Amino acid sequence: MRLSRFYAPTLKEVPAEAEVISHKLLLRAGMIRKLTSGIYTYLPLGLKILNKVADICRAEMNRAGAQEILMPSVQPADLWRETGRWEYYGKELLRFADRHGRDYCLGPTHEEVVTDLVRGEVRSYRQLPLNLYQVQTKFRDEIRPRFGLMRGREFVMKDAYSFDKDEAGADKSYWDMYHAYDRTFRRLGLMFRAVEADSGAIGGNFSHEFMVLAETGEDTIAACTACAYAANLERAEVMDATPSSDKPSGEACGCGALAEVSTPGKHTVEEVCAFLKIPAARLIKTLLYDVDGQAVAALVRGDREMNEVKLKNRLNATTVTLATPEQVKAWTSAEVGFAGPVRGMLSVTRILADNELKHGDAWVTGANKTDAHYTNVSLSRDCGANIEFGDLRVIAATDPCPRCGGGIEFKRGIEVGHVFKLGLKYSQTMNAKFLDENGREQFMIMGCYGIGVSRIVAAAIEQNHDENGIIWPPAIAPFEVVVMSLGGKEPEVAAKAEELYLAMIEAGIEAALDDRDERPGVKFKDADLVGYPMQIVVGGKGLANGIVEAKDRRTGVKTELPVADFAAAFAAWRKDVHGGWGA
RNA sequence: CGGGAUGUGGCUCAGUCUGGUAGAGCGCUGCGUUCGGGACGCAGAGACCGGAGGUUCAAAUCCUCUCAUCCCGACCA
Repeated sequence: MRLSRFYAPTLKEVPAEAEVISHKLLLRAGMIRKLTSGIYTYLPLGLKILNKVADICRAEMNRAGAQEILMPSVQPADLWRETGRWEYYGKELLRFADRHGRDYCLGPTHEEVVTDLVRGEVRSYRQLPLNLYQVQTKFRDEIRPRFGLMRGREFVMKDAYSFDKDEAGADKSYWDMYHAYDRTFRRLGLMFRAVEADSGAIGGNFSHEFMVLAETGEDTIAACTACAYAANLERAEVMDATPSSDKPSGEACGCGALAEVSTPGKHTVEEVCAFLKIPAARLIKTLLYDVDGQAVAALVRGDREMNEVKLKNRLNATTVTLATPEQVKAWTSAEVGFAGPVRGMLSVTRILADNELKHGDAWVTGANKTDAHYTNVSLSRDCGANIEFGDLRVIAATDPCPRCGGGIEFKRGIEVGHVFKLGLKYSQTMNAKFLDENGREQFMIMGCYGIGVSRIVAAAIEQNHDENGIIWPPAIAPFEVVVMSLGGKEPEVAAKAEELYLAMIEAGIEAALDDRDERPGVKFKDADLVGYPMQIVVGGKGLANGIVEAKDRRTGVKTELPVADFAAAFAAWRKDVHGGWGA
């Protein structure tokens, strides 16, 4: 491609709308433009990158035996009513009616459509397993779209769906996809980690997320420093044994008599601890939740964080929301901040406590009375037997790895892939059945597997950039190399640049030729900004000495290549650059 | 949905408090000079100041309504 005719309007200044680096650079490098909130046009450069990511996904899907299809983005409401998601999915599902008043939605995902497709055709176990995928534009009416391509409303996703005749087959399909994803992200040239995840709203019982590691990631993952264990924060298990060193020193045993103390106006953990001069680890935080309409109390140590996903899973609930101040008053007869498990909790049906609370005594809790707390609380003595213990808290950096007991560290990541084992959730509600070997009807066992194609474009930038611009991994760079012609008035420079460019094209290398009538500085800045992994600089001085300059965008290292034997020298250098990416 | 902010040429922003001929830089067009890290000079083009009402002799500026965008939170892949 000759840049003189290429539509890639670069920007010197950052448009005010951009907050994160990938958004800024995508805009500045002329790769995307916003049409409206959360919805973007891909310009030629942006589209090339998007397509490269998609093609790598396709190659690995095909390799794993999945077959590409393309499903509609507009879906009829009836299908969604079958699975109950027309009601359940909420406002994120963009709904509209056609001229006849029939309801439709813009597909945020395609479980219903693909299940409908398969149930109509697949009748026999002989037709299974089956894995169908597509690369498609999805629409989710996000409450708050932000960060450019990172969290748009319209986005491109690769989604695959597997159908199996039995559990063993479904497990194989799952792990086949897991490994295909592993290969995909390796090929993309990104640093990533597969983590155990909660299966969330789509449902199911087993899942992994693939996270691109980047400081700016929205998600936190807990990773073991010794073994391969990694999980997202919602999921990460906490072992049921508090290390003794974690206990407040010298305070743990010898529980005196329950006592009420006045704590006027002290309703946060911080305030109470400061007022009573105790560490937060001595306090029990009592959180009240509305769980599917029932009042539930959940207890966690004062210095810990409640993990609502764990709570929800433990209770097998569909909705878990923190109680409103009005609810708190009704249930405890006290203002927010004074709830506790020791008597007086009206209308609370269940009390759950984090495992850690088994291991201590002499706690401080709210007294269910405004401006009062209890000290010397023993859960076993003062609350009776109705407390259910379980793993309810968010893992902390001081906790041991739940697999090997090693250390846990937190990393930031961007979720770019997710594999789910769905089980029978959709096949049952949508009646997707087949006849097994014995002539008996069985429900198909499903799995679904997503990769955020457009999000990967943003994630790759978050992970690979510097102050000058983007640094594309070669596998997804819009062009592998740019040949910069710094000719000025010297026609032989332009001619040589053109010659090298054409030779590269001939050799099947994706090259761009910067033949614009611009000053050298502009070309250098744009080349760094756009992020071509390799830059070839053809200038008058160099040519006089029989060399052109080659710059590795990632390392910034410049190498001189002889014009006389350019093809061979370039090939060797190129191999070197790729090698630096671990390719 | 709650909280905060912003809408002025393609982009970044000043001007709004205190009403009185719409500004700057970048970008764009032409000419000339320049040519290895976003050059310089000269001459230009380009804005019904987000929209609708209102107050006023007079509104980018004050008032009311409305729309859009961005940030924080809840939600989510």
